[in-house]
Amino acid sequence: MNLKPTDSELEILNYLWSEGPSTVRQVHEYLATTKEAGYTTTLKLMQIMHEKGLLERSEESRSHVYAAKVSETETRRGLLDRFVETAFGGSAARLVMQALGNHQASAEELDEIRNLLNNLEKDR
Amino acid sequence: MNLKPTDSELEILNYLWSEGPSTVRQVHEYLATTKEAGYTTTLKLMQIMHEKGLLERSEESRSHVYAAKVSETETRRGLLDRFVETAFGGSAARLVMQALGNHQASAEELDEIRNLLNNLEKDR
DNA sequence: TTTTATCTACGAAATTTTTCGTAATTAAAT
DNA sequence: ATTTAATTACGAAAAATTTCGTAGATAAAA
Repeated sequence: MNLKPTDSELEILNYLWSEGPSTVRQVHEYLATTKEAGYTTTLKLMQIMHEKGLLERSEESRSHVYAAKVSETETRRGLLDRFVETAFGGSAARLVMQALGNHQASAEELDEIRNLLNNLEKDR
Repeated sequence: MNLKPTDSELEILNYLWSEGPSTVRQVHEYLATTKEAGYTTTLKLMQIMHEKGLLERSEESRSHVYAAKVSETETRRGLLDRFVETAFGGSAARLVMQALGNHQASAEELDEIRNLLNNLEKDR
């Protein structure tokens, strides 16, 4: 499937991935903490996402309940591939290094990454 | 400076970063290998980027020569920050791991990354 | 010199994404 | 029972991005 959600769509997906199936109201409340936008804007976005197959919904109750229909990791992989390509000229290593340089990561996370590195070298 | 080049703009920046100051013609020839678009489209894009301050240009010769005015690393940092935020919910570690999992990296690159990890833990 | 090709500037069309207003419906509150 | 509030559907406006056509200028070729 050709997945490339827009930025707005991604905000919604992030919420649904972490909070599970939710109503437009819930999503909107959350988005409202960050940005200014009317309720119908969020509604419309989610309806479009539903048409596109990004979300599924239950119409049991009057307030429809939406859930992400695309997987978190699949979607992120697609986004990452594109991003590595367009923003880092295809070099994942460059991206990784800049990411580690810019951002804070906990000791545990660093350990995890180190393990991953070891496995990658082993499988070579 | 508030840098968030669009995807098309990024393609052009990538070229200029790697090839140095170039004419619209050169950039266009390159882009044409990838996608369909008329010459004036590329021209217009670069003119807009010039207005925005993303590019500078010399008008010495009839064919203007454009160069990136924003730095590669600065721009990439900005893009990466935003990307970590929107696509990976703020977790750089998650991004790093997925990037390493998805993409091929050479042994040398893996070593570089390992060194970086060591330094990060030392400075903690 | 005349013609042909190339380039810039510019406006505007086309496309994509985001935003909102309105009407109709349903549920809840009074 | 009536009113008030919340919800969906829908169209369309607004904004941002991308694309292109045309006119005018300059250089190169014939």
